[in-house]
Formats: sequence, structure tokens, C-alpha cells
Amino acid sequence: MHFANYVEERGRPLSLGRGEHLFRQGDTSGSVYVLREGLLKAYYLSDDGRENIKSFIQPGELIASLAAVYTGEDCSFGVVCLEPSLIVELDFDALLAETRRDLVLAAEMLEHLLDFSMKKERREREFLTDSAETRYRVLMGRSPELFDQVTQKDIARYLGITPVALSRIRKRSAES
Amino acid sequence: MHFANYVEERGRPLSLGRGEHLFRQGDTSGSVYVLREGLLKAYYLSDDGRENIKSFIQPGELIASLAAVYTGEDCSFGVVCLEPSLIVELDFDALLAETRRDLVLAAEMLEHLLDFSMKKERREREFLTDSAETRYRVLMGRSPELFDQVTQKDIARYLGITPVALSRIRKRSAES
DNA sequence: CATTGGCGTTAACCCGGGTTAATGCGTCCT
DNA sequence: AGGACGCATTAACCCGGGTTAACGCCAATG
Repeated sequence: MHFANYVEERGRPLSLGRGEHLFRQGDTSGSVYVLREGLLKAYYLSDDGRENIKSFIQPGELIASLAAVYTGEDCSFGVVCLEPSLIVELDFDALLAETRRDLVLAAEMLEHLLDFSMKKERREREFLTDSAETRYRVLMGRSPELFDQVTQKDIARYLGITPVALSRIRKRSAES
Repeated sequence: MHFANYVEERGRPLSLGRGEHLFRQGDTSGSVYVLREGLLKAYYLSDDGRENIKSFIQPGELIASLAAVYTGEDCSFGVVCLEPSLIVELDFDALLAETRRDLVLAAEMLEHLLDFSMKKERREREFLTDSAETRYRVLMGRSPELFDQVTQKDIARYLGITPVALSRIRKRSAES
């Protein structure tokens, strides 16, 4: 069975309004979510209340706390809705069990994971090798839509800097 | 078939001495490598010659440039041997083809990829939320062996800072 | 044995980003 | 309309890490 069909058959549709949470950091969760429409934000909350953004989730993408669904830990991050969203919820254990019976599904899950891994590798690389300013320019080039969809504050927290620092970077690049 | 058996049957053994490369940044590569024994270092080289370390590979771990083997791009990083190593080389396309026929192998590949993804997520998170000093302390707690195996320079480049900065951090934590 | 070269440490100086705070601007609420 | 709130900008100050360079040490090499 193809993943799309599996989602169709076994998924539970969900609809979230701006500001509502799909799950929160510290929750337990056994679900994987597919975003159909809207926009989500995955973020870490540190002890002192600071927010760092792990990723923005666009329609068509999957989101789950791997540590939570796969090893049973608490969610290491939360997911909140930035724009009214349509989401489909899947039970991870059932999905994993199905991949053990279905070659087509297993192959597609492998593809998804490979894509996911490559994205994570790219982001890891950017943090390791690029300055904040470079990361900003790369992001602008790759996902200009983001700048219309989310606040500059969230962009900054995604880049790993403060809103103040991002404002300075923008000023610098506007001048040059 | 189990992955271990597949490696046994289809893998080509390789042996590398200190300083030899498994592959270099910019190479094309269609292989996945399993480290049997020894120690490898995966690193990015920036235009100005600066080296940033993506990861150290310990016995039992897999290494490949996903972008290279999966999408056919050039390797975005290189892998060099830090200690005399025994390695087994696998053809990625053949492995992927086999997972499309073999449920057991597919399931095991999924597990490997899930583990890999979780590692990448953790490192991404550390860069996003922790200071260099915290990253150093976490690494010391998690992998103390590393400090005997590799130079302080390489540890620093893995943490995303310069050797000078790491030396200062160590001095600070020794004083306190 | 002397030389070379890489590593770790330390110091001095610089710079980018963090912090705090003030200001101005929209948006939402009543 | 009037407040209240959050966001973006800007300034002033601080601090951690980058850069450069000097020094001592050790291992490899002639």
C-alpha cells in the first residue's frame, strides 16, 4: 500500500486554529502528523523560557517527535499552529507494524526518512560552518515565502539568533 | 535477510591507514561504508581551507554521504582515517534495491535511519539551544573516550569553535 | 643529535551577537 | 476613541569567541 492511501484509510483528521498546540514539549506522544494545509512551528523551550525554533512545517510535510514515538521519551519540542491548519494524525506503532508487512509502504517510509535525514544534515552543516548572516542569506534564497508567513522574531529564533541581531543583519545588508 | 548477513555476503572489505581517505569532499560516491574497527572523521572543508568536523565514526557505525548516494550529488564532506581501520564497502543502489524485496532488511534499514535521524536532531538541537561551553560539557559526559582518541583541535572543530576557544573553555572549567 | 612541524596554551585585540531599554508602529479589544 | 499588547528598530554596553602571534612541548625525520 502507498503511504498516501494508508493516510487516507487510517488517518484521523484534525483541524487547528492559530495558536493551538498539536503537542507540547514534555508531552508523551505516539502519533505522527501529516500537514495538509496551513503552517506549523516546532520549537524548543529552554528552562529560562527562551524559545528556539526547530523548524517550520509546510503542507505536505510530516512532523513527529522521533524520540517520543520511537523510544517512548517525552517530546523534546512542541508544535504550535501559526495558520489555521488541516492535519491528519497517524498512530506510529501501527504505521511501523504495517511497514513490517508491506514492502511498498516500507520503501516509501525509507524515502521519507532519507529526505528527512538529508534536511537535518544540511541544517547541521549550516550551523557548523556558516555565520548567522550567511544562514540568513541562504534562508532568504531558499524559502522567501517564509518572510511573508512568519514574524521576524520567529525567523531569528530559527536562525539561532535574537530578533535584535536579525534586525541588525537586515540593516547591514540593506545598506551594502 | 538481516543487514549483518547482507554485509557479510555483499560487502567488500577495505583497510585504511592513518591519514588515508575513504572519500573526499567533491567526489562522487555510490557507496555506504560500515566501520568494523578503527576510527574515522567526517569533515567539511570551506573555501578558505577551514575544517569543520561533522562527526567521528566509531566501530559499528555506518557512514555515507546521503546526498551523494541518494541524489547523485557530489559528496558534501570528506572522510579520513584517524586510526588504522577495517571497513566494509556496500553499493548503495544494490542495498536499496534489496530493501525493496526483503521486508526484514527494509525494517532494519528503517531502524538504522531512525537512529541516525535522532542523532542528527540531537546535534541540531545542541547547536540551536546550547552555548559552546555547554556543548563541550555535554560531549565530555556523553563520549569521554573521544578525548583520548582525537586531538583537542578536532574536538574544537566538532563543537563549532576554534582550538583557542576550546582551550579557554577548558581553563575556565578547570578553575571553577 | 639537531631540525622541523604540529599541537596546546596564553595573551592582546577585535567583532558579532546578547542584553536591556527606549521608541514608534500596527492590531486587536472594549 | 482609547488602551493594551506585541513586533521591529535602534542605541549603549557587555561578553564570548575569532584572530594573530608568541612560546613550550613533543614526536617524527634528517
